Amino acid sequence: MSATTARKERERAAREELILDHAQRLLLRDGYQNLNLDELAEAVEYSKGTLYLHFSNKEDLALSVATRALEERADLFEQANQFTGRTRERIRAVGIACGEFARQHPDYFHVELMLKSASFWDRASEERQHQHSLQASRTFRSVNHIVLEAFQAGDIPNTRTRPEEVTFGLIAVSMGSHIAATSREIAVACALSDPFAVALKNADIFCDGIGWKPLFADWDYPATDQRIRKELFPQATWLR
Amino acid sequence: MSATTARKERERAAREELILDHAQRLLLRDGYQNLNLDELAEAVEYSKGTLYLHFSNKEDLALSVATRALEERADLFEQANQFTGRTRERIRAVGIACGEFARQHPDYFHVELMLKSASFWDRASEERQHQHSLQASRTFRSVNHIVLEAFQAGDIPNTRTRPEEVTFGLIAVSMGSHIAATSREIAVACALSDPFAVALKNADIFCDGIGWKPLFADWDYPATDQRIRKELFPQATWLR
DNA sequence: AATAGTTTTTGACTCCAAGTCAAAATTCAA
DNA sequence: TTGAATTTTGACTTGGAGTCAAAAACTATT
Repeated sequence: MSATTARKERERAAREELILDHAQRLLLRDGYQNLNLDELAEAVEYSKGTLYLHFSNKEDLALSVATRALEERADLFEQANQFTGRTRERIRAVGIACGEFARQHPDYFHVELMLKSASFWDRASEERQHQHSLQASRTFRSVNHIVLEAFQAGDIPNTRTRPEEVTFGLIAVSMGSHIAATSREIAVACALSDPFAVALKNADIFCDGIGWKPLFADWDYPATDQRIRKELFPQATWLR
Repeated sequence: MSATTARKERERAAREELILDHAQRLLLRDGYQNLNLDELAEAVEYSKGTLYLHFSNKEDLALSVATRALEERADLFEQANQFTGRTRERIRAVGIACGEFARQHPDYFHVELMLKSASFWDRASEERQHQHSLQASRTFRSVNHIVLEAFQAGDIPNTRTRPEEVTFGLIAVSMGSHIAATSREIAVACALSDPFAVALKNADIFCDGIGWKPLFADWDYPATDQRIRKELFPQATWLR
């Protein structure tokens, strides 16, 4: 009885994953507007009605896809938080984790932005909204945690800027860089080579700007990068 | 004959403005998804068919609304370019212009991002795409122009970072700050007071980071701000 | 001022996709 | 095996984007 219930729950969860996998694929291919639930039902080999047993509407489904990606992102950030070294090396690890994530989810930031618009967000179920906020705060905490330590360690001079403002700045720089880098005109106009490298560089400049020690010029950060990639993303080495 | 044609052309242009005015209002109220063309037709007191004599589809219409806002933004940027002073004071004028614009168009950046997604952009007419790119490059040039001067004047040390990268960084910081600041969770988590001030502050930090002289600590920028607001935005003084 | 030709405007219509729900299929319990 | 409970289905409803034949308005000519 209880065993049966448990099995059913597992099967339901598996089916939900299946739906999300295909939804993610189709979203990536066609964008939210052109995501067709009849086609999705076809792809997962369940009826449309079944999709609606999992998700209250199309927005709810898209939010779930985004939340799943965000969870992965939060995992990467927390993993990066394990990295040892100076506080600025550690925030760099998070930056690189962010880049790795962006590489694997090319248009995550665009989706993230779309679902922030009220007309979208409000239609999703309370439960999914909650789940998303939960994962969002995990990524926020990962960054904020390191920033707070940096203040305590005296690596960031305690003047003018509160820790939360630094965290906000880092998020904004990173977000803005990834979005702007994937925008047609801007990337061309600026003749950017590697859009992921550019986000890291901007974060560096920002850190230098608040005087986060050791400054870029005073430390061998390329060596740090090597170490980060080796320790945190050994599987991704072939990418570089 | 030719006079008649001219009059008709004027009337057509006026009607297009009317449509765009109402479309902007409804877009702001309901978001793109919930913008209803039957309702828009009702509001402008023309039939739906007439709307389609102006715009090839809904995306084309939304892009036009965005382009009109972007044009305003480009105007503000070029106006800001008239400001005299050190190069870093001048880029600050652009930053403040950007903030003024964001104040008047609270969710412009969100719209801008939405229409960058391929599935949206590709449906709009070539002509409107072209118009939008034109206005976009005007804002880009305004920023880039000052950055280039700063390099020439020796205000930015000529090391590590190319001018286009600086321009890109400024755009990214500004964009990212405005977007992140208007996002529910982040703004709350960071306990931001004024989302517009925060964008300026981040740009400041970025400028300090590349060593754009005079550094924030070495100059009375609040005084510069006063001068910018007085000279460029005298009408907006009541806001502060 | 009447008429014929031209241009502009219309709104009823088509079509597509989101979301629903009564019925069919499947599973479960005795 | 059977009847009840649960799960799944896909035909249906609905709403809004986009179309186009016909109506209305305008123009030129006699």
